Amino acid sequence: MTKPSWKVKPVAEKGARDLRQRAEEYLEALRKRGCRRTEQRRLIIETLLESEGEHLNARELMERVQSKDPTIGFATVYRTLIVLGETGLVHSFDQGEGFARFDIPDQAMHFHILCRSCGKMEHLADETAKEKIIEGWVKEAGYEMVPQTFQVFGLCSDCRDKVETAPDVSPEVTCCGRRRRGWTR
Amino acid sequence: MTKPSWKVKPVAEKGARDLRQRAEEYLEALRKRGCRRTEQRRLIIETLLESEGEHLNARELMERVQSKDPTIGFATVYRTLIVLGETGLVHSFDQGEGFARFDIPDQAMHFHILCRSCGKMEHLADETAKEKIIEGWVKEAGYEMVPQTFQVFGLCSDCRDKVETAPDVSPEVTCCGRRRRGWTR
DNA sequence: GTGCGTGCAAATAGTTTGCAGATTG
DNA sequence: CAATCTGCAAACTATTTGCACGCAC
Repeated sequence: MTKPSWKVKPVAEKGARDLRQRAEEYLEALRKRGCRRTEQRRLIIETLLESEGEHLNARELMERVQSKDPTIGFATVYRTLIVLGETGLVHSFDQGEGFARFDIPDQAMHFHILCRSCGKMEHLADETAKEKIIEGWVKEAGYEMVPQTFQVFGLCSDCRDKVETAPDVSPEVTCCGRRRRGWTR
Repeated sequence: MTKPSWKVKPVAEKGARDLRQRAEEYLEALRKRGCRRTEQRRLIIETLLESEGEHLNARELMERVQSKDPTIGFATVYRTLIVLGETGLVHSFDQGEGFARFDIPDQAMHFHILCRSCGKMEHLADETAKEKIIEGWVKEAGYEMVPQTFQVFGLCSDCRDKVETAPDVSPEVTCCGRRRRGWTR
């Protein structure tokens, strides 16, 4: 909500070294799981870190990675996402689009609310407080919390109004101009 | 948790009329959205009602539907699920399997906790109380609550132990014998 | 009768996999 | 040197769509 526009790319020059540094930490975590340290993985991790909060999908991620090294292919990106996911370094989720988006959580988990009608997505307020509550539920069930992005569906105010006045909107019509696949997962 | 075994099919004879009755209500809701009342849709809705709580996927649903009318095809099942979803009568979600499962929520919202390592799924306790909390968050964000299944990921006690003793489990090995796609959504 | 709904089969799209060669430890 | 990774292309699978016909309204 405080984000001025989507697709901001805050590649602060001063952050470039940090980036390399942080990528190293991720590579180190992978190495502990028996993975090798490759240039491709480093590039993919750096790109994920650069685009933190943008929730890229596999194709978008690959395009950015390819802008740095055009030889990197789909398979490598997917395979890297899989090991990162298994190590808990990347979380993936489906915003009801029918494909996965990826998040490299810095420290806090994210809380998304999505409009079931138009697909618009926002973050809930006080994500940390809410995370604590959810963590309680997880422990209560005897599970250990893992990094993730929570998603809740609702009807945004725009769509609610439209439903009230016209309950039989054509399935193609969305209130916010975004497309939607057959159903919202 | 009180469910004795999965794949129970409580088609109580006394419930048969209820079923027809309830299916009618769903058809009526669809009609209000401008959809026509067809025999196929009635069959699909009845089958969904019968399998409440089983979280069938599209193929499983289709197989049950086809056991009543073998001429019904995939496309019809999918298309019916889409209109039901748009009308809020069916909720779909991905348990990290890479495909959708469907739920016809009676009244209460469901809360699933899934083990990120083995894919095991359980319901959280006190779903009604938790629903209230989530509903508060949804309203706080200016959205209207819609029926849904809320999913949280964690590590079950079995998998946690295994991770502690062997952090580098082969990706193929799972603690509960269930397969898992590349990553957990 | 008009137009939505259906069944079929073919098309899409996201993701996974087999393989031969390159790279890492 | 052996094992893991990579890039490519082909395979897979879930889901969607075009089309001709049938049925609901």
